[in-house]
Amino acid sequence: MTGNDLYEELTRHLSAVGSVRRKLGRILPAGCSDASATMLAVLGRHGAMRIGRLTELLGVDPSVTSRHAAQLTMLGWVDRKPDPADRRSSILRLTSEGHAQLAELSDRRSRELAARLAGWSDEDIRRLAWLLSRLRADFDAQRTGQHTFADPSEGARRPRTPAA
Amino acid sequence: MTGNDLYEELTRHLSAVGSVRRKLGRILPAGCSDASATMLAVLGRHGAMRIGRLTELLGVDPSVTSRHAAQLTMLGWVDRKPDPADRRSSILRLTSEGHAQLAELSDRRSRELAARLAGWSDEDIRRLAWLLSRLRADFDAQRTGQHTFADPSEGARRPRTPAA
DNA sequence: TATTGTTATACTCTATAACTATA
DNA sequence: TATAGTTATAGAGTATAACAATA
Repeated sequence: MTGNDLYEELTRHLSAVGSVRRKLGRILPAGCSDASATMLAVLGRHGAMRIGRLTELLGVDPSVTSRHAAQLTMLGWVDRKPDPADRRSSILRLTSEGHAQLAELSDRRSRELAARLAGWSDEDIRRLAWLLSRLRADFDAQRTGQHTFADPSEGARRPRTPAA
Repeated sequence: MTGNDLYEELTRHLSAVGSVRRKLGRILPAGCSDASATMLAVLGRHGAMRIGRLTELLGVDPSVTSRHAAQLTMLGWVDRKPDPADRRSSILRLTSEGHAQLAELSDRRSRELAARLAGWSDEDIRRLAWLLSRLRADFDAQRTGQHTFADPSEGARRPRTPAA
């Protein structure tokens, strides 16, 4: 059962991330929930998109995305226009107010993180971000079955920059 | 504003950890909540302790620890005996049923993680666990004020093995 | 018939505030 | 008076299921 302790330790530290996230959440501007902040960040990073794409990127149920998107729209931070390619859907895009809110968020977070991570090198931060993105990518990948070994026809399929 | 993008990326990936944790939570045995699993793991790793210590380790409000500890006690997985040093408090300890439950949890998680992290080296896993523990430690540290620079009297106070 | 998204509902986790018992 | 822990309550975030509109 080699690696059991390794997994146990990783799981414990992953659980503890919640504490960090809650502390980061306390610096949010009034009226901006944690979920709103996350959604603004994704739209800011990846640009306009449909609910379905946002759902994938957030890793939640579509019903959750739908509710939060409605919230952001009501706040005037996100604009929806019909998707010409599929009338069941619409395109979400940050408004100028949304961009402003995101900028305010980023400023606050930068100040907080600069203080908290004073002892971290840029390389440390990049490494952590990279490992987390890889973790997320490996959990998003469909389990292809119960076989233990990878398909031999796929030599180096490990993504080098997952979800950049 | 150097490092802003670095921070933005880190924050986004930290948010995405929730998705990973929820997927790991789906393999829990019936009757064992995610919070229960976390508490069992901490008690298994650090041994018997009081509510206060558990509260620190979990990084939540004492009221939360109290409620979940009551739950685990009711399930028979944790035993409470009076703290001889302070009658306001009591000592929490895993019962044999608690140990068994924790073992079952660890087995399930090991299988899941072994499948998900097939492409990871032990070193990758250790590095991620280490960076997360350091992140947590730096967020737990009391902000000593608004000064930007560390107290010169403290040479190398960066913990080398935070919350091991 | 399948897919995209929405709504109603319920559940988990957490924080705040008020409280009890002991230090 | 201060501290350890408990309980009541409220709020945020998410999932499930049923549904509407369109592909």
